[in-house]
Amino acid sequence: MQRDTAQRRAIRRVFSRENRPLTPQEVLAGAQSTVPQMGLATVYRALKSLTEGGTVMVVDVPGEPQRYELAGKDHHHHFSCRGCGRMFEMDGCPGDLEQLVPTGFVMEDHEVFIYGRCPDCR
Amino acid sequence: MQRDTAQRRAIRRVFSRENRPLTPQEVLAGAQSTVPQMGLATVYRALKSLTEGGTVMVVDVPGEPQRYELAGKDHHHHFSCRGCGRMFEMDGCPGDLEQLVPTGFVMEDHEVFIYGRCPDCR
DNA sequence: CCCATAATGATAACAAGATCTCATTAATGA
DNA sequence: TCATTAATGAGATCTTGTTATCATTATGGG
Repeated sequence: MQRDTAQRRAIRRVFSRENRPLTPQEVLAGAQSTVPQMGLATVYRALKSLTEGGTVMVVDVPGEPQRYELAGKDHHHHFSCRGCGRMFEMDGCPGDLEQLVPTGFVMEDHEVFIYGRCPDCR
Repeated sequence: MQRDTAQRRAIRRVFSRENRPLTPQEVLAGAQSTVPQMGLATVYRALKSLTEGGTVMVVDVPGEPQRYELAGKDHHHHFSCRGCGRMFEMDGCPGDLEQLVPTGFVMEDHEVFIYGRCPDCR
């Protein structure tokens, strides 16, 4: 059976506290404020089981390692801050993307990334 | 000085023939139809000098290696085919992305990726 | 046509991110 | 409380993409 360890509690806590897509390194750094000696392998193991269990989802980002965010949210997109490198969630959707799709192509999905400065880095 | 070799001619030719963002592997495969014994290192060297010379640009894609496309085009976005894995260019822009940006954030740039099926893979 | 040297091809070396190994620790059912 | 065994931490290992090495080839100015 799955055991409830201090490490996994700390990792789950980081996700609900931050509520944005996190890299494994960010998860580690956040969780180490509770369990200072935590190792990166523990983070990867937890991310794997959280992903398989449907608690978190993978977010693929252009030119960066994968991030992970809490699953079950409404459709949304992401904002990447060029100051601190953090990624944030943005509610909503531009809609009307069908106009971009050339004749003969079929759209199944889309992603939007906005780059700029977060409030802390302006 | 820079020499004009059969390999570099073939690589430049692949870009104008395909007119879409290519991975180094795709560039190699395309160029090998002209210069069959071409090596991957030659492709990377050519991509580096073409990028530095402003002829091609890097395209960062979510969850994939970098691609390269001809520079100097109008603002556009990309379509990724789930059938063949090729990436295509789409003219235009959804506009009105400012509405997505939460208060306090400053937008500097954006990227849109559409996923689906290309005409060949429908 | 020559020759200096830029470019090439094959492969080794690197880099970064992710996974595996294994001895040790600790959560949980009995 | 105890014993089983899942989970952990540290670091080795693997993977994928990219760059470096080096002997050989071949471009292009003189």
